[in-house]
Amino acid sequence: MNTLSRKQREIAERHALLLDIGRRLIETEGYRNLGMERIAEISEYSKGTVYQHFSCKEEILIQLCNHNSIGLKSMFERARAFEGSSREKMLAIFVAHELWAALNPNCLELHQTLCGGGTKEKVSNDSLELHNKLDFEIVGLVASIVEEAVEKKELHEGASLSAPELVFSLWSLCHGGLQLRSLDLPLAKMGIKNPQAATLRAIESMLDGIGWHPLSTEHDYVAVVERIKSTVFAEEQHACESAR
Amino acid sequence: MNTLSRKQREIAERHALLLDIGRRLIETEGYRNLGMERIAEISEYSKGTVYQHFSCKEEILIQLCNHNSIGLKSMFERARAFEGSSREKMLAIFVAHELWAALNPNCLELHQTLCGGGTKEKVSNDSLELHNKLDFEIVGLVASIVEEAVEKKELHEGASLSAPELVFSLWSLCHGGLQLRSLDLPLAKMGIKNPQAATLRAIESMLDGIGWHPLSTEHDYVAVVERIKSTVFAEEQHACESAR
DNA sequence: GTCAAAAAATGACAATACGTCATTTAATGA
DNA sequence: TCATTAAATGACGTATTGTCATTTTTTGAC
Repeated sequence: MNTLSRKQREIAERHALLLDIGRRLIETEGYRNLGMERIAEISEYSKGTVYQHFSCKEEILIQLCNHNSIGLKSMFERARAFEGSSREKMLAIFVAHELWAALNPNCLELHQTLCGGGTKEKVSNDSLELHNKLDFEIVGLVASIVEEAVEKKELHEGASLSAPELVFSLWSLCHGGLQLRSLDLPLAKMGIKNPQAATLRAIESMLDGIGWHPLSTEHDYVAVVERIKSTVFAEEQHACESAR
Repeated sequence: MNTLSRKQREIAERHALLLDIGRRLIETEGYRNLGMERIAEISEYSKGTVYQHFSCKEEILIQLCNHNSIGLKSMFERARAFEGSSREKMLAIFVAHELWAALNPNCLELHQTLCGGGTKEKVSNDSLELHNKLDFEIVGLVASIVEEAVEKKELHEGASLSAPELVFSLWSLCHGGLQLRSLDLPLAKMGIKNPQAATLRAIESMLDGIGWHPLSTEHDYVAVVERIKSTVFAEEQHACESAR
């Protein structure tokens, strides 16, 4: 049993190693140019061995995505635990999402590659189930903040948007914003100097519009964002700044 | 000259034919499974001939994207010409965007595939320039509606968002919403019954939040949406309904 | 109508990558 | 020590991209 356990540990270690090589290759050369042969070379194992870990290229993709999602979920949990009003917690979610995207290059592109174009049909059931479960949990987590706001009467039930619909809208806004930023459009030339700030103000406007108290006219949320960055996500914020 | 012109016409026709075959193949089997050989077979030309039209697979992709963008731009122009308040025109933009996405399957996926993963580096300069130009024009077109609102005092200059930033935010919201919908997430199970309506209400909230008059509490924009669908985009709306 | 020159079409070919599987190599424990 | 089991390997079959020498067609001068 000891030997079995040792063997299993070795395999798990190698699994992580191969995944990491994949991640780095994608980071430098893009998913398009990721080749199993290449991973084999770098890891100094043979192609067959790599295929014992990942039945196909797509399996690497989804496992990287799941790894990213686990990170996001954990950051969201810390955001929800922020001591403050429900709206401040939602702001912490935004900050977490931004930092997560900044710290995980390509995470959006990977997620999208995974979901688009019949890619999901090639991956293992286990990975796919985990993927769905994570998505579900993440949405539920954010929705719980909205529900808390309703309970605390900071947001009126029966406002124009239901809790999950509001989550969907905010998700759209953040996700869409990151996406547009990642498309290397000449945003600056279009007059969009600071897209992140624009997204933040759009969120504020939207939350004001549905009447989530305290309104942005009643509270300095920009200062709150700074406080969140320097307390809850101090480490991530630092990593983010030193990376550029 | 007549002969030259005839030849050119033949080539242009074939070019359109090949593009259309590509579009249909992508529609049924996804961009991943698009093969030049396959296009050659279906068109009954040889592979070499196909390569005389498109230097690579990516060239087909960008040309399809550009074709889609031209369609979007033309719909946006009609939306801007809607007779109504500036905010109603912006709503017409939303309707146009939704219809466009519904009528052009995969258009988002294609656009994203094009922009992600070093794909742009393989395409011709002409196509790339056209692509950038179209993006620019489309953003400018929407921004002009915001500027009109400011001129008409329906929206206060110096509101929390500048004109291009507001465009960016709305774009994020619409684009992100469509994207999330296209990822075949179990939105319904997450409590999001009607994502399109959610996006619409999010837009209304956001525009209310920045004080774009008349506010949604002062005006029945749902009715306006219906009117836009049945007048400006009657044809598209019909095509959209009969397609499903 | 003929024919040489130009243009266009063709498909064989090299290159690259995925995924399989028979064979080789290593580990185990009786 | 050795038979058995597990694991690693890389040659191979298949598929797809993109090129290019060769063949075919078109053109226009005579």
